[in-house]
Amino acid sequence: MWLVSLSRRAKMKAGCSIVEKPEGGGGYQFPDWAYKTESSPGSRQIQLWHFILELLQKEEFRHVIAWQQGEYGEFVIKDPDEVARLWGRRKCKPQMNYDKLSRALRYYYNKRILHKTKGKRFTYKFNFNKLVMPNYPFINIRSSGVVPQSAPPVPTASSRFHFPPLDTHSPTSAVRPGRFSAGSLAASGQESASGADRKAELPELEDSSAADWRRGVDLLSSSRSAAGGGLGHQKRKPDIMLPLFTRPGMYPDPHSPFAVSPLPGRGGVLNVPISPALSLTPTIFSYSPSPGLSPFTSSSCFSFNPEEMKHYLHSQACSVFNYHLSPRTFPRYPGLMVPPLQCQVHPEESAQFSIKLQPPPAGRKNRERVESSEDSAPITAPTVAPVPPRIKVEPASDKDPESLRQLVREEERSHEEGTVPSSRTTEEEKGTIFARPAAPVWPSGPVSSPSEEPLEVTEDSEDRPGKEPSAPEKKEDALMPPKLRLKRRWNDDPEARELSKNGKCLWSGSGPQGLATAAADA
DNA sequence: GCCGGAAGCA
DNA sequence: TGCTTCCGGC
Repeated sequence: MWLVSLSRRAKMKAGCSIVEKPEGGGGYQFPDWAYKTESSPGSRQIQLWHFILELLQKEEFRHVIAWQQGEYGEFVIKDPDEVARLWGRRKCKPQMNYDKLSRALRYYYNKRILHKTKGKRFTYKFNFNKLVMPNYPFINIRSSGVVPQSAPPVPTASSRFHFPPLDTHSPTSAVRPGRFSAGSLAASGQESASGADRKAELPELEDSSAADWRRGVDLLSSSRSAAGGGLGHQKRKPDIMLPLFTRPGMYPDPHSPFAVSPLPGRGGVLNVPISPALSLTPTIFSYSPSPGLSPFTSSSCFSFNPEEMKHYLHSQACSVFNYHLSPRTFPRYPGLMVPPLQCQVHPEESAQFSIKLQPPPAGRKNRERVESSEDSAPITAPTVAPVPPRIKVEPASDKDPESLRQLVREEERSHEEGTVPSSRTTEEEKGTIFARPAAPVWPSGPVSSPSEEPLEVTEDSEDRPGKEPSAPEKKEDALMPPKLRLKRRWNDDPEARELSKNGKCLWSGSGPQGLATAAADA
């Protein structure tokens, strides 16, 4: 089978690998790319995060490293020395120790592959956004249900994966560089934690996935009448679809971010249980961000309709909300509204999978400022809809005038719909800006007021959106033509001016429902 | 324990 | 590029 042969290759490449990948059952908690050194273009050796996943995936190392209960993607290194030793053996570095290993792990902070769980010793957390999205842009999901807010936009148990052509003889070609490869994870890793990082943290999502989505949607809008067939301009067509992880119960660890769904999958072509949260509540959307591989351009697995897209967008919103991802991870599509879906988690689910919102990894300097407020107000996400998470706002690059237009467009849209206009926050520190978007609106069920919930304090209390904004002004704002509003803001808001001057992003959210709004003006 | 700069290596 | 090694600082 494909994954077996790949893992063999991976092992061969790993050189002095001592950690064998279980080849028959034994708790596959991760898709195979996680174990492939090939998925790290530019790096012929296994990467540490691969290795960590590898250990996490194995029962026999559970006493050494294991998923943290109740926290998706969070893991605890129970025996740091042992982990270091294993890593050292894998890398043929007998001098390896936890200090060095942890240094390597810390390099992942900037790359946003990992972040540290503060206050917990030896505890780290994978960044789904970085790990999953770039590795699954080729995913096409089709199932039914609701996207839980606690899940990143990853496939569910009832997902169908559509793979690009694989040259089984060429490991490198099996993985498309910069797409679902670790390289895309690391693509942003060159930048420092400060301004440059902001620039880089999104490209693989915004430029690759989301942009592809946009293109796909555009494509779709123009060719939908063609019934999804025969789009001539695809870059690449998914010639084959490979079944992966088709065995039920392959992801037995409920704390693995890729744990198996307790729900029966639909048994599509490819059942890929990845996110426990998602899989608990199957999704309805088709998901295939890559135009070359996507249903938009492929007749073989075309499956898309605006409704599904809405669901997808909403799920994105939920992910952004819960994973404090950059709002720009949320794709924007002209003319597509994200309806107030049930971004809601089953009570049990929310209890079981409470996601603690954490700020994106901040540089030391940032943290110094951040921590004091943050630590004092921990928060659990799924049940606290009204509390908007801190969202890192990307700097509006000069090369992206579209951002501003988008802002205007979305303001217009929200204006038209009478929703609270999106705005932005002005957390500014060496290029790091965090904005707090309005929380997604849960249409059903009572929503506790933000004041009832422990508010996660942001870096700057003064720009807490939704926190007692000047009501009259807001109303006035809403009635004002968006462009005028923009202008007014420009004139009135020195902070915003400053932001713009520094090239910071004024992100305006994406949907009228919640996630959309980055922050309300003070 | 954790952080991140710096230099070096493959 | 992705660490590894070292280290000063918190």
